[in-house]
Amino acid sequence: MSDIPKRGPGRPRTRDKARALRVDDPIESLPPTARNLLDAARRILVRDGFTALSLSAIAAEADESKASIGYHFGNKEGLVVALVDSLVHEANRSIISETHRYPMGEQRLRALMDGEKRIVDDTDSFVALMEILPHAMRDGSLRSRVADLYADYRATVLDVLSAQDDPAYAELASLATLMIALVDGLSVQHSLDPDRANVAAAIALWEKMMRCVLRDLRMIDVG
Amino acid sequence: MSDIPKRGPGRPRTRDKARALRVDDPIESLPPTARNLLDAARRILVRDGFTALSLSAIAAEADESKASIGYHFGNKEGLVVALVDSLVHEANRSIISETHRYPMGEQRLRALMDGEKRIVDDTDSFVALMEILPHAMRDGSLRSRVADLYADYRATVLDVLSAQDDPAYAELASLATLMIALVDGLSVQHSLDPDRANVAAAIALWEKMMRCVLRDLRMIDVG
DNA sequence: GTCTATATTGGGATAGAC
DNA sequence: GTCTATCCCAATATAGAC
Repeated sequence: MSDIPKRGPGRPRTRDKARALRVDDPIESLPPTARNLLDAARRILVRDGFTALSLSAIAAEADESKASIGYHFGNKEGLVVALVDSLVHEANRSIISETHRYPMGEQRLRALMDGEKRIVDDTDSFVALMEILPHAMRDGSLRSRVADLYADYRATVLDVLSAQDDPAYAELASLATLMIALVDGLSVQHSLDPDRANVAAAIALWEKMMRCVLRDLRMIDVG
Repeated sequence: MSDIPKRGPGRPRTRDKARALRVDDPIESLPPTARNLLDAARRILVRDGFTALSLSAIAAEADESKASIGYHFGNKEGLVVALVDSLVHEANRSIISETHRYPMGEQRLRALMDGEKRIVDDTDSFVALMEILPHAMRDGSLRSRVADLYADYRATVLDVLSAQDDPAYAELASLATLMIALVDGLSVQHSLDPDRANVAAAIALWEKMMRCVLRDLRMIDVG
């Protein structure tokens, strides 16, 4: 629990001004050994869970020495923070790549629904998030990083659904919140019990409901 | 990881026929010491998370001895399974108590929405579930218990929404899946970031969407 | 920067007295 | 049934050689 590593670069720097720009890739700028360690940690997290994320396991998976973790990240907490940063960055990049412009209407809605389905199917990222979440809830710095991730999610979806001066802006913001919640919640049921939880049918119904409410808001033409 | 405790009552029995009846309270029938231990474990899980759920911590919190855990539950895994059972039972009881009969229509929808909001606000149960979920995903016996819990959730909500011979039965089942997913997903955003995630507005929009689709299915009269 | 070796802590399990 | 005392092991952290 000591906050100050005794030597080495220790905690990753550049949180202060970097966040506003949101251009830096936190892993890109790391020395190769540190990247190896982070990649190994990510694999272990997805494959075996947070409990299995021990320094020895990471070192073995990365084929590096245990001590190198202390050198590069200060301590285990530092490594976990760096890991969360890399997961957050990855998640943002994947969602932003789907923000391609369509005119508002049928095409854009299709792209959004397809993206949603794809995210529910991407088990790895979801598993990583599920493993991290309980710890993030209890750790200030992790928590704010993950909270920022969700805020960005919402902003991106809202951006897909509307313009800033949209008269129904507030309601579309709520719709974005609902969509993100649905992706998470359906992923839970899907991971637990793919047979009994019919997520495909649920998503189809959700699409119908979105059309229903968007028609009310007269945002799109639907058949 | 040894499956067979060397002495004592060991693993809780009566899964086979008990499940079909679903009347037994798994904690009610336990000796007082075991109940103390389970209650203590539940408090620690909610307060400090799964990582903090050590035998020493549980013994201290319950004011019992470490060895008593081995006696009553075989080993730590046995205790965790019993803990999950008790959480599942508690969750079922709380949702079943809300299944009071209203005629299909406005009243019943109101009761359902109120229940949903109340569950999102019940942070403790959700936190406990979040802590357990990642482990449940990786452990066969925990997984099936939690999966059963979700299946029961869906059945209960579906029961509130319809009768067995409802012509729109399949779609109402999907609606139940969506509702459960929403409760989980909104809880995540709410726990992470109550300020930026406006769950109240999101739930209000969800209600509007439900009315929209139920009107299409001509299930209820809405103003 | 990277390693080996080690100090220290804490967890889970259990023997054996009562 | 319950306790104390102990064993074994895994994990983190770090000193110090290279």
